[in-house]
Amino acid sequence: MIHPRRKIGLRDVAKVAGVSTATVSRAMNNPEAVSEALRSRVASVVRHLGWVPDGTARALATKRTHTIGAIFPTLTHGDFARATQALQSELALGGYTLLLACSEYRPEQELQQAQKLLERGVDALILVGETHHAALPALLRNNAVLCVNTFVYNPSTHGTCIGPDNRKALYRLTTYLAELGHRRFGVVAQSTENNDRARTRLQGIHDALAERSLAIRPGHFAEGYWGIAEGRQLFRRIVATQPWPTAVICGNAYLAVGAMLESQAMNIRVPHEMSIVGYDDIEIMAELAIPITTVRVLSDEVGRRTARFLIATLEGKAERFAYECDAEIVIRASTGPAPR
Amino acid sequence: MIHPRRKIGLRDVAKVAGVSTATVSRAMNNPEAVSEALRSRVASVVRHLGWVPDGTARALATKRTHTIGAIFPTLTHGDFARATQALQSELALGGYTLLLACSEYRPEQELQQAQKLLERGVDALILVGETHHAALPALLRNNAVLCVNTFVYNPSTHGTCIGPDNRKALYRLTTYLAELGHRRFGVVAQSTENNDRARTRLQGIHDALAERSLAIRPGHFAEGYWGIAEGRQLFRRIVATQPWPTAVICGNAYLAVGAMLESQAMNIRVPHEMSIVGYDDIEIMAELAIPITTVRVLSDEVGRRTARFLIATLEGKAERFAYECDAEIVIRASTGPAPR
DNA sequence: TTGTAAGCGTTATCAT
DNA sequence: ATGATAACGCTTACAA
Repeated sequence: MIHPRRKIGLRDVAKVAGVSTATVSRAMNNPEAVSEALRSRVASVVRHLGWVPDGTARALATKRTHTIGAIFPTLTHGDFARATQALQSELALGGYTLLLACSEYRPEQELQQAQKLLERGVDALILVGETHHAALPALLRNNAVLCVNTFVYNPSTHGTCIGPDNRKALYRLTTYLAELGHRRFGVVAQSTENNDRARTRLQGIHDALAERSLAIRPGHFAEGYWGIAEGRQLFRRIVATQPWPTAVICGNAYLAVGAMLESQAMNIRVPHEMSIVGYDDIEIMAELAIPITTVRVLSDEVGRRTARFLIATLEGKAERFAYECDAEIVIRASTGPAPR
Repeated sequence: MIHPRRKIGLRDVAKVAGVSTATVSRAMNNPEAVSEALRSRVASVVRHLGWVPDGTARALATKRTHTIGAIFPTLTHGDFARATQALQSELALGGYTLLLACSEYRPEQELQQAQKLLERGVDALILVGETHHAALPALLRNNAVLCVNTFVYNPSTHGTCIGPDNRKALYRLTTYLAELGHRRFGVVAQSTENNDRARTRLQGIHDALAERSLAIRPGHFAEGYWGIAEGRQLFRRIVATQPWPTAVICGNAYLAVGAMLESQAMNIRVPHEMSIVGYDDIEIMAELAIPITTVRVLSDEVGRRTARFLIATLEGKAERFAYECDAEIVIRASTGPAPR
């Protein structure tokens, strides 16, 4: 392979192979429309010249970038990281690449990023949650772009959604605790600010409690964001109110780990004196001295399904438009019957 | 804004504004080259028509996609997730977007992904480590693409690198332990398979020990990949050999957490009977009952610096080509003087 | 300062 | 089955 003076292109291949550019293009994208003889001749020239088709030109001509944009609130939380990884692997399998953006839980930023991604010509857009900036729906409609809301399941909405049923998950988890005899519940919640998933999960808790005419006492509710240290602190605030709740529900995995570590530090006997549960399963929850009961969300599955759905749709195979992903309760040693 | 029948383009804007397409283009990309009057007229028409320039066409014309590709071994490990997040935020600030790929620690896959990204026309490529598939250097050279090796610092190499000095970091950590009187070292290493960072860190340990004529006994070395459960298991294997090492160095944060939890489960008194250290700092290490001494790598900084370097270079501002990122030893309760 | 028009490297529509 | 050739939507010499 001689060092080319000018970057070689389709025309060079065509010239060397003694065919038209159209034939080369067809030989690559629609082989069965080209005679065996030419097909192999072209192939060999392509290999010999080391030609690599220019994606931008192709994109301009086909109006397809084979690129898919995703906007996550953050990438450092385990669930989104896992989803991102699965997403990109699965997309790569279908010949698509992932354009990544981060909204930092801010709707305006999400909107702006979406605009950027659309300018880049993404074939589809992946969002998290179902409530977005007021201007987003119009933007999506005008650009006629395929879009899916992930990490939520709500078939009654208009758009496509792929994720767990957040309400149901926490409704069940709470019910499980109630059936263990718990009546006083504490909640270390994840902030519901710009987070409809957290809001929906909270709703699940309230629904389950309401069915039993129960409610969370004011002192037993604390709201934070994320992180073990924050979990510890919020947990301590909750157990400052007497009488203690006998079951504490945490809004995410890290808050739960924090609550657990703090309960240990305070010598609270879990689960005999108090049960603790979390949401989302990360490895440390299973490995702590007292493993934590939680809801296992298959984030990889969310990512994989989203990728498959998008590819299938883009390739013209019509599909469903709402997928519920599993959200199984994993019972570990941190939960038990209510004391006394 | 009336619903457009056909997607509006530059020519539509030009027509409505009563100017040439060139003027519209200039008004957008090089405002100071256009008279105030036309500039504002164009701007208003653009806004009125809601025109969004087509990125693919622009890319084809300028040979610039304003897109940067990154290939990480994985995205679920904390360090890469943090770096990715910082990377994309910082790139977004400069008007670039991140194309993400994942090599799964496989050189062939890295090569293939690189090829894909180059086809997509990325303006630059971000890799992890400095040893890649044999065919990669040629590929990069042929495409004359800007490239940086991250998470390594080795100014003697040819390419640009941005990251911590892995060897030095573990050399120091080991020295710190040796100065506490430790002589028998155990290592729960991260596999060095396709991972030059891990290899270099191991080298740092060996160098520090060699200076003191020390070596790791065969039974005191175990190699694994990642994960708390694996850390537990490898730790147990190491303490199966008598006499125990008095200090155990773990190859990453999760292996260290696993080792620590297992030592607790085995009722080994840390640090009195044994010191345990890790590499990379994640929140849980600071929050466990016995917080773990480790090396804090500022992955965010790696990401941010990489982004800044690339943007600066692409904008024509020449810069340095090797940046060392901090790798500070964070001393916590898991380390202390060697027993007896 | 502004306009004209020639690319940019493919794909896709027509003929042949 | 193949080949000419016109898009694709923008940028950018070069002219005016």
